Amino acid sequence: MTDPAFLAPTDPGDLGADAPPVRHADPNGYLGKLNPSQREAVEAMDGPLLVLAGAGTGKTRVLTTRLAHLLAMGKARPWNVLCVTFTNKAAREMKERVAAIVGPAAEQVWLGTFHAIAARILRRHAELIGLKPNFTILDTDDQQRLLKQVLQAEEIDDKRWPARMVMGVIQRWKDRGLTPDKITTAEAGDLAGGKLQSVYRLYQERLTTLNACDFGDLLLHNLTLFQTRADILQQYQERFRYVLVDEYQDTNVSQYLWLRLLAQSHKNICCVGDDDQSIYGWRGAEIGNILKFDTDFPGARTVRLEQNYRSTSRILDTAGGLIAHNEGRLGKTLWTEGDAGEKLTVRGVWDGEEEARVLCDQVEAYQRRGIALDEMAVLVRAGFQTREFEERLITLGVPYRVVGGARFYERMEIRDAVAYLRLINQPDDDLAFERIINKPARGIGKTTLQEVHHLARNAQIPLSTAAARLLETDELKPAAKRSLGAIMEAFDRWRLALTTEYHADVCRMVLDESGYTGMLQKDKSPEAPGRLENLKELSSAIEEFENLGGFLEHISLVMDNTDNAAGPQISLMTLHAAKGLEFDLVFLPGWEEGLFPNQRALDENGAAGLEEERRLAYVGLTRARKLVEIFFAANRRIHGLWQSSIPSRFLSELPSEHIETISDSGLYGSGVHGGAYGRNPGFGGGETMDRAPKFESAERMAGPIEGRGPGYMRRGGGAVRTRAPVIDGEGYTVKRDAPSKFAVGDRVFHQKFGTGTVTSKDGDKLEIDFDHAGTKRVIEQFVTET
DNA sequence: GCCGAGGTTTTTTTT
DNA sequence: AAACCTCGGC
Repeated sequence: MTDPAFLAPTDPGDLGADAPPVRHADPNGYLGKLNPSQREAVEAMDGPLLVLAGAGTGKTRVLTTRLAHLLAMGKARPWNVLCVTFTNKAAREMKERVAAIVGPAAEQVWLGTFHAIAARILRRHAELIGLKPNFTILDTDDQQRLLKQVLQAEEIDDKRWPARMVMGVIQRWKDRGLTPDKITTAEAGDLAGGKLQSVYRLYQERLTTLNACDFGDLLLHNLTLFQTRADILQQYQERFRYVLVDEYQDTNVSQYLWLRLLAQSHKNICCVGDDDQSIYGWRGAEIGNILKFDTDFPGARTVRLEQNYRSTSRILDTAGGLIAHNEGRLGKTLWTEGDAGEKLTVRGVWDGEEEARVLCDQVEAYQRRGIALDEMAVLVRAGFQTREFEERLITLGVPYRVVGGARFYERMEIRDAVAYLRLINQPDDDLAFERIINKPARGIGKTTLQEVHHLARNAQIPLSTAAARLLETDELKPAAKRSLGAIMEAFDRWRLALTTEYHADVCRMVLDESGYTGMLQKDKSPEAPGRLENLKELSSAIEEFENLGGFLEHISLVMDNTDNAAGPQISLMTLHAAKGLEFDLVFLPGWEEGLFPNQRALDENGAAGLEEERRLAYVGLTRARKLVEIFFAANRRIHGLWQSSIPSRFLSELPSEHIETISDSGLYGSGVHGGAYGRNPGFGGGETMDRAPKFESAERMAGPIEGRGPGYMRRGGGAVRTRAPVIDGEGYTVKRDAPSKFAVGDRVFHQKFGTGTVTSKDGDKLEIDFDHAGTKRVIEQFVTET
């Protein structure tokens, strides 16, 4: 898992100059299993190639076969191929499938997620961008905590600029390959009074101090590395004779730049993707990358995969009819040799509750017709929508699982345990230090921590170092000193143990000796046993890794959801989470204006936002093999408020010949298919609204798009802006200390001990005879002249 | 250090 | 409506 290509004895580790043996065979007959376009995509080995692979057209097969083919034809040695994906799942799947064709050689291909590969490269050259090779990769939570500190220090109003939001801004900058120095005034402009540029810079400085980076940095630092060290870039350019990219439509600018640099020498880059399935624009994906592939890579060839092996022709035609409403697409028409299949259904219901009831009735009905629960999925626009279905499914006793949601490594106890390990691995990791230094409670309170922080900040040293230095003085109260000393000693002991003992045992030792396990054992809350279970799972997960560093890398980059399904279950998930999956039967509830297309997407991104929503609908439809059931409700309670809703405009964009409109109650949707949905505010305007009060109806009808709830109203323009003190570039990192301000015999003042006289001195540690507190050893940052 | 009141927020999510 | 966060009081 950790860098097989670099460790492999067969890897020359050089420019990859040894000529691979040339072969011309098709030993496993894998080419014969391809259709003509697929085969074309596999056999066009040299030069830039864009494979436009529609949903269900055998994209992964092409990618893996192509990779295998390159090796089999002797075009490249395994370590000369770079193959990047977005998710670990995709990487794993590809690895398996390539291994099935070419055997163990697959292990030596540089195959992984963008982030994992970038991290691998970065670790080898970390010093060049100011990091140590054991740098920590921070998770979202730590990123935000760190940023919060910077924002606080910069005295930025956190009501107006919450860390979440600023993090988003910085991430988007990183997605675009922009380092702090590249943020123009125009760019940072009005954001928090133009202060975000310096916030960004300070955040980056803090990361470097912590010997850490965030996800975006992995790519960004790679870019900096390549741009400043042509020799290193060249090494990798020579190495990667062939570059393969999965889900190209999801790449952001910085990933694009990274790919372009790496592929520049050999120009053998093959990108596979589908512009119609680009649904991650909101997190920086740049659909333009795929749209302008042939200008970015001159001489590029494009192969379209349009034969679909998944869905009925009705489903394909419906999806195709919908997506045709988008402009600015490369254009593709999916077809199948298979049957037309059944019509898709669109069903209007009274409200969310009825939607859940009817949908789940359908689940049971289809179950009786012989469709397994495993083959059904409910795909929603937003996570909260699953709740009503969950409740109903529980009532009916239908087993279900919600895909997505909290990941294993995001759980509190896992993060705590990992923080211990991180601190052992990397003592400079202040965020880990803060997280666990007093967890479980061991008498290191706010005051003690403040002292540690104070010293760390003034002397610009990590918290661990600051703590160690404080312990050499009498600065702390005896009790605090004892506690802090004990845990610091424990860390030294654990670090030492790691050099001699088995790392998994050390992990158990740490959890045990730190009192963390004990804390959970004493905890009698209902979650505690589960948490202990998780910790056990963690300790055994470590066993699969060579060393602690490898494990930590896995945790931060690779760790997936562990779903241990027991028996067949229906899947509930968001449309985003459904990309890449397929089911016989797909339910698509909540097709209403405001919900889907999502109002916020429209507000924030206008026409582009609408197109992305439409692609999301397209993704949803194309998940289905045989059957699709779409729902919309006339009334829905959102955030506690009843709203009467209008059917999604997407409904009117579905070709009516493939749609059967069903209205159980007879009140809704009577024969209004094909254009009427999007324009019929009369929907749900029924008179007898005993269940759903109609207070918002008028407003909604007047302006379904503009008519937003009060929550969306802009706060008064006359912003209450707390006066932001002008802070110059240095920010909160107080200037480095003057060499030494004090000499023996000086009179000094100390916050806690009062006035006294310096009696001796060792570096910045003073021994002071206090007038009332006796003799103490104190660090000079804590005293002032009198 | 913990609990409760009160206020706020509420798309999508990988790494 | 509900979950989440923060702050203040014990």
